Amino acid sequence: MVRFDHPSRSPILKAELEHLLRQALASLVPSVLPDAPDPASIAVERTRDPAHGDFATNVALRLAKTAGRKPRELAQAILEAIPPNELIAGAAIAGAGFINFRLAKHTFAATLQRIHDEGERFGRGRVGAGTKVLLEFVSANPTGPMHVGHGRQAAYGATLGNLLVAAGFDVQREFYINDAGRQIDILAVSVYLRYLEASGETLTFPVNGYRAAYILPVAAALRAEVGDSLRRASAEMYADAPPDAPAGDKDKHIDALIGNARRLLGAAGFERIVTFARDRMLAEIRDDLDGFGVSFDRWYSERELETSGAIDRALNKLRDENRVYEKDGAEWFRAVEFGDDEDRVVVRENGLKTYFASDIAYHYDKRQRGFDKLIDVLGADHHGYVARVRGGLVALGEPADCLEVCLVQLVSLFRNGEKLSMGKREGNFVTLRQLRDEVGNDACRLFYLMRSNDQHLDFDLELAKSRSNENPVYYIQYAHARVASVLKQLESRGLRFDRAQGLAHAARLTGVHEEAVLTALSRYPEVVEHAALARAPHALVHYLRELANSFHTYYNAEQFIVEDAELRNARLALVLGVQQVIRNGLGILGVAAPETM
RNA sequence: GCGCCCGUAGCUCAGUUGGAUAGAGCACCGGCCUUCUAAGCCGGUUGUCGCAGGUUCGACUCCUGCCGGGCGCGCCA
Repeated sequence: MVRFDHPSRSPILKAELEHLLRQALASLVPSVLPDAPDPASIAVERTRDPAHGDFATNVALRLAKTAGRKPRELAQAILEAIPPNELIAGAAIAGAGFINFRLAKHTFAATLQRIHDEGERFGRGRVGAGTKVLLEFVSANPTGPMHVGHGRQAAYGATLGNLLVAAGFDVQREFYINDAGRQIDILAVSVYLRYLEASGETLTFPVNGYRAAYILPVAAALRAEVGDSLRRASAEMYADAPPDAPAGDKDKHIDALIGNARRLLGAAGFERIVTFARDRMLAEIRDDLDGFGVSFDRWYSERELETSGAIDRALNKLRDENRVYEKDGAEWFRAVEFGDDEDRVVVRENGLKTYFASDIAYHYDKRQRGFDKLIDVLGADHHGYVARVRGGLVALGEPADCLEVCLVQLVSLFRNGEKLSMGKREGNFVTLRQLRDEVGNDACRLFYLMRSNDQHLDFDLELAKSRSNENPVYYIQYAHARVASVLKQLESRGLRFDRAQGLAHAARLTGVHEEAVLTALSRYPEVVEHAALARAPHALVHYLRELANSFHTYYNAEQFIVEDAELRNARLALVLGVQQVIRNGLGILGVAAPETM
């Protein structure tokens, strides 16, 4: 039996075959091939049709022209040049010039052995090579609860993080707290006005304030903490404030209110409300994420970025290198020179820095902290922002490709075939919390992850919470639970699983269903690697469904608990392998793997 | 107007640097429980891959132009 525990051996069969193929091609230079082919062009792929074997490659087709030979002829030469190995049991030239490979049976047994040896570590790879990745996701504004769109970003980001770790990257997950700038002041003044109302003042709430109900408990909590000590007459709050929209300018109105609050309470007093409100909102966000199984290594405050001087350092560097200029009293970054559509303001006419200045500084800071790769998960509505941040990084001397942005498309909720309208302004949007309460964490995460992130998501509430066979969530979980059930049955018959015997007789697993299951299991490390590199968690969901499918088919076709102990233990080793891989995969997705359904 | 995403079976969607006969779930029809959980399995039906050109041995995939849907284009964040 071949054991894949030698350091040079990859757990990924695909990589093993590609290694052999590269050796073969290298040996054909220069007799057949003029020069060494681009390694990236040398690949084997799983066949779609089992009749074509386990893996296939199209290198002969790709290289035929440079070799000046017919594809099938070149394929023959490549075939003959493949070094002796214990992996390939058969190879054939097919079609226009494909080379099909059939794996030796013992590779299946070796895969099974690995699963049992490695357990929850099975599937981990090394392509990441310890590359330091800073994965930023969600970063929801602390001005309100998270909505279903944030939920998708949370599920996507958390799973992508798990995939990257599994693929050998060194990942830090970070949540950027947008707690500076005008919006946080609007939050504070909104809370303060509700506080005044709760204290007995009567006032007209500004149209531009946060009017939604979630502000009320924050105001009540503030009052519980400070009593009437912050109460001021509403007439003073509204003194000299221009009329509110539609008659006046809603921006000027609320800015005047913020100014008045600051004057009446003192800068420190207003700061206290800002901090109080922010912390309350953040606590709720953190609580939501915890409940959803999403955690971060660090919560990075925009305010800290300012107070630490990081923003000024970045701006000064841009100034030193003549990347900014003055116009109309503001300071502009030459974004056009770095691929953006237009130049962008970094310091406003009023002397305040824009959020964009913070973002440049923040991303620059990530690089300064030693991260090779910066991955941002953003809502698709932020796509316009990518070019300018990348431009900022390049202007600061960082490579353009150090920043990678994964855009997550919008989510639409459907109930009884009707789309739910969600207006964020009216505060009637559906929160992540409400969604989780209604459909449960598992369905929530799986539904979020089933579709490609760049596909708009239609989330069917009725389907997600139906406890029926229409619901795809249960299909995978059911396979896991069924294995547990088999073991219980085994026990109740007074038998016990003999792992060593099962693995020793894995060669007896030669039925079509058994080979289908083994093939599916052996694909797992490849799927994890692909999903991580393609930033495509949905690929793992689809794989788990296929694995579950091969298991359910096997389950219906064969009895596992049979008289023949060797065969019984081999089959049990196989289905336990399925259970382990499903558990590992669901773990990456953040979905529970129940023992019973 | 400009930029990004999407357009594949009745519906919701996969389709791995371009590859072999374009797949899955749901829905629909017909079978399978005295045997480890029927939330399962087996079989059947379903396509101008939005349209038109181009590149190539080969295009759902790449390029160009249209059509349709979504999102974004502030000294807001």
